Amino acid sequence: MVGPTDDLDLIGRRTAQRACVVRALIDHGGFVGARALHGILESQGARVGLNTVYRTLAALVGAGRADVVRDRGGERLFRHRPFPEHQHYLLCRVCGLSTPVDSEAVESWAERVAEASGFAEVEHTVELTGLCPRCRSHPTY
Amino acid sequence: MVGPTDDLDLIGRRTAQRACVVRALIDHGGFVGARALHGILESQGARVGLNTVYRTLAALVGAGRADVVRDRGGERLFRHRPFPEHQHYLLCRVCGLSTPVDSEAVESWAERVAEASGFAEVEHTVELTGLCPRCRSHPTY
DNA sequence: CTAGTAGTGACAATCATTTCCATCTACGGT
DNA sequence: ACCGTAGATGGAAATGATTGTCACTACTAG
Repeated sequence: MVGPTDDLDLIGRRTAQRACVVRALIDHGGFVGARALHGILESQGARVGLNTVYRTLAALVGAGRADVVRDRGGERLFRHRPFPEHQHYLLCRVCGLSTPVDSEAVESWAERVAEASGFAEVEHTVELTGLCPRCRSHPTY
Repeated sequence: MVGPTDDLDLIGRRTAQRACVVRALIDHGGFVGARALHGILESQGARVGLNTVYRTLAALVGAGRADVVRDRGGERLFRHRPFPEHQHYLLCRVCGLSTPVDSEAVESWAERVAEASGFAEVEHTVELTGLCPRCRSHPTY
């Protein structure tokens, strides 16, 4: 299989700005807020409007190429998702380090609850937060 | 057992405004946004500031007498919690109907993940949303 | 009853996100 | 390669939830 389905192909036209945003998101590795990502792009000299950052991230989420979580303040944090599977993360509250977790158990639990409830189109959000080993031994506060 | 530990006792001084907010929250039964609750109070003729609604709800949450979830728009929705146990809900996206769900499985899963990860102070948020049977058969959109 | 502190509320401030809209550009057709 | 146009951009303004400010009020201990 060739390297075909580029993220950019999934979200509309190829533009320099979108390429920048996607690249920055991938490079960042973990979860980032839209504003923070915009800041990173600015510091790299990329001239991309905040608006475009928001739109691109929304498009990625819509295409299933990014995950979203809410931090405590209600801000949305985005993370690139190379594979199309539904995924959950354990996120460090201090440094933002995120590690995917095995979600089998919740998935099947959610399905079971959905069936038993009589509800339709049940979606679930699972967010785990904590202090990663590094931040744990190296308290910055 | 007497009706002892009143919600109001847990959050500071007893004031008419707080009593109104707590009463309205309990009467509402399901999840409500702060602004919506404020609207309900106004329509009842209760003169309570929006600010006070926010503060009272925050105090209830702090005392463990209310649960919070975020709706899709990021708004916080509150629900009175008569018992001190940690609880998860299945929430209707259309009418807001909420039903507590058996959360044993997620709880133990979350614990297991926490232990395996090396993270400390792991907290979890689980939100299930769907269409309740009523809204399902009675599409309003 | 009185003092003192916690609570209140109108208003302004904040903060993330969205909308507007005038301008620009990628790209399929020629 | 050139064009037309739908789609994309970005700056400014709007929105909407939530929080801060601060003068004023009213519980409650003493």
